[in-house]
Amino acid sequence: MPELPEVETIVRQLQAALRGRRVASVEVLRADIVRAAARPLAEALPGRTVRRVTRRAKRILFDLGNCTMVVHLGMSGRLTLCAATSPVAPHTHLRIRFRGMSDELRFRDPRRFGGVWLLDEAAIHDTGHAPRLGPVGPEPLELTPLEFQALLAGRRRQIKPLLMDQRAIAGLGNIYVDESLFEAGIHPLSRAGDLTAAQARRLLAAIQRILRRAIRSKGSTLLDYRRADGESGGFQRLFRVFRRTGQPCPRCGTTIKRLIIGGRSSHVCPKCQLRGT
DNA sequence: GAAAGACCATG
DNA sequence: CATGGTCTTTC
Repeated sequence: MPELPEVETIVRQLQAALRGRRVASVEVLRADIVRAAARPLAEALPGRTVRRVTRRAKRILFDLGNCTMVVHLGMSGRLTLCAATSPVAPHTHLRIRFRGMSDELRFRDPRRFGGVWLLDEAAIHDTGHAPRLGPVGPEPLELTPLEFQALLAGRRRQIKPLLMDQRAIAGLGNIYVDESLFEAGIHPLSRAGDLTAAQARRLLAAIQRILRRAIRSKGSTLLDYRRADGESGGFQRLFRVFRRTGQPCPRCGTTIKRLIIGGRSSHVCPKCQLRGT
């Protein structure tokens, strides 16, 4: 369940460690985690230099000059740097070694909802062609209140599924949507277009505040997520509603309820998050 | 256009 | 049986 803050944490660590590094060798242990590639990874990567590591939505982008390697962690994916000599855990699908570096980059994903793509210049600008790498909406940390209001206006959709729709807005998942809606005092089933301008402003402010806070805590570790250095995140200690069903609301003491929305569990304070019309 | 269900794979 | 994202099906 890595969402924007988890991916951002990994990206910052990898950027610091790998920028300017030249790929020495690549070992693909499971070929089908590479979802789309002009040429096999093991052929294309050696000799290329990592110009920078960036994030777009929940995707990790390695700029390699003439091509870009994209990694999506899915729900159980891990991208870590560890000693090349350390034991290789089960479900490790990819190992990349760099020149002059004893650590190697490993991609591990037991459930294999994630994947790796290698895009050439043309494909980078047209990710619609790569399966499962379609277009995504704007970055929530870059949105202005007016843009956010425009995004909600006229939508009859429920606010929670809309916020989780990567085409509408990028990078949010179950954890941070539940936390943001609580913070803004908005019920997840409210219709997006019914939110007042004040509510929309409050919601965007909550989203941005929570994302920044979570990035500062280096993400949330429930089960699978690990930082690039292998450590756990810390934001799970700051959850106010997520996975706190039956516990008292930190604001009013009312028991937090769990409901299923769009097949996903949602956590709500029935008193603080009143449902709009 | 929106919502619900299937699907993927694993522990 | 949950999980996130995508694809398909049904209003």
